[in-house]
Amino acid sequence: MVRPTLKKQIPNLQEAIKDAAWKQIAREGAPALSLRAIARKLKITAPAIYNYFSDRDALVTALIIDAYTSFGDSQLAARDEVPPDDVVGRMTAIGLAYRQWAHTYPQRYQLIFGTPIPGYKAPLMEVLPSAARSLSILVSVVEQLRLAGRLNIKSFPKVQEEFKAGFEMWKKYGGEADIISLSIAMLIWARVHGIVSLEIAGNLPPFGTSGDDLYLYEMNSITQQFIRG
Amino acid sequence: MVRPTLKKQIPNLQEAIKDAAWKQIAREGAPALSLRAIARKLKITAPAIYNYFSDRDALVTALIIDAYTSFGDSQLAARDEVPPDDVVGRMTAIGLAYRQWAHTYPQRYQLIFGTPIPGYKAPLMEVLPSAARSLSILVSVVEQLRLAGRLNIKSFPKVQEEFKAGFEMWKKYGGEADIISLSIAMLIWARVHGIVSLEIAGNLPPFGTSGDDLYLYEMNSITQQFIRG
DNA sequence: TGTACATCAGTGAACGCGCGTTCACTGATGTAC
DNA sequence: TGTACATCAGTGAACGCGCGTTCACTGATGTAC
Repeated sequence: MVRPTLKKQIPNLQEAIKDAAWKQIAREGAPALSLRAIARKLKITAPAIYNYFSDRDALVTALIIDAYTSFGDSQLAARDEVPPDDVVGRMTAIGLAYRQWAHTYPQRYQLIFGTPIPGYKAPLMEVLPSAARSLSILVSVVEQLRLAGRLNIKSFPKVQEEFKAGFEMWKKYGGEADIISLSIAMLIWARVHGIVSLEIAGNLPPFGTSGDDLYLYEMNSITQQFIRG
Repeated sequence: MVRPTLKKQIPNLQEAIKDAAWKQIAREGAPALSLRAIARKLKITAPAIYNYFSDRDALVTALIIDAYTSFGDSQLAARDEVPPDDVVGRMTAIGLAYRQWAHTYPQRYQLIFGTPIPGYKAPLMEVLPSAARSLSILVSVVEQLRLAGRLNIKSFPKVQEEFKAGFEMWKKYGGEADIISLSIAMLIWARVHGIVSLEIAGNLPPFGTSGDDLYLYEMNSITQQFIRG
């Protein structure tokens, strides 16, 4: 039970700090995140933040975990809106949700999938569960395809050997899956990330425009290449 | 003719500043780039840098242009090592050179294709020529395929309408090409960028390993999908 | 050849700034008797 | 119900730091006569 603090009338300061942090990241970019700027915005003093986060890095870690969780939630919701037997529909749904989420929260996308923040090293043990969970939704759909005999095994990257090292760690947090499904999922992920990250970083505009059709075309390519029947 | 400066024995300070800047970016990341740190490294005082760059942003712009030029040079060299009539060989060569260059200069890759630096806005007019040149090599190879009748037009993204706006600007710096070739080039670029950017940002390792086989598989996918005969 | 002068790359001090973090504190709230 | 005490979220001052940028300067070099 959290005791209400009447001093400042901010009911949930922990969340308010993270909110202010996201807003600052949206305006200035993640590397410019500043505790003092957050405090100014909330009309508190900077040391007060230390009651909720042990230091600046701890705040960043919390933001990263929240971002992965938000991303995972959106993937999960998209998948479960489609009946389990419509596997192709599920694949399409999470693919569209991926880009949708990225465009809704570009700062979160950059924070977890973009260039790392200088001087910050994410504590793997804290971040991995939410990260693996978020990506496991795609893996689960690919695995479902495989179990249904609809994964196109003819076109299959020779990555088994290389992936074996990280595979056991993966299963602990990402759930049961065949290594083939994980490999194909990585490939699909790289494809959608390619377009989305160019879009979000603003590297497409000078030569063309937003990647609407590009993205739909690639989703179709993925379906054609990896799904049978 | 540049007058030699015996005061400091640094023959080409302009280049030395950029070198030191790259080294700092490699260690601390682009957003942490600091004029004072560069000066310290070169054993000069910070204001001396202002004789060569009008301010911090001007230095960043120069670095970006250099990065695009270096990238473009590597693409050009890779393409021209393969005889002009071996178009598929040329495609493979620049594809491999793309990843090779990115791994050799990950900082440069991040600077031009990664998350933008907070507070810095690239002056498009200065940067565009080198940027367009660097990407025009891929476009030229796709265009060559098209002219040889080997571009697989059946699988073709419906992006013509959207790209038309930027297409005229593109041609000014990127050379003559059909809009179809530009569209397909963007798509190929997004695919290789997808894998390479995940690799470079360190987002693949937790789940697998370096993208060697992944990359080769994708290059093969590209060839299969877009090249006929 | 020698002198006077112009050039201009680099210096050193100073400016105002924002940052993360520490520390002893204060004062409102909740609790025990 | 009333008093004494413990808790602990938030304060305000202070620390040491590095930053970009400005300014008047100095002194070695190149040039004109």
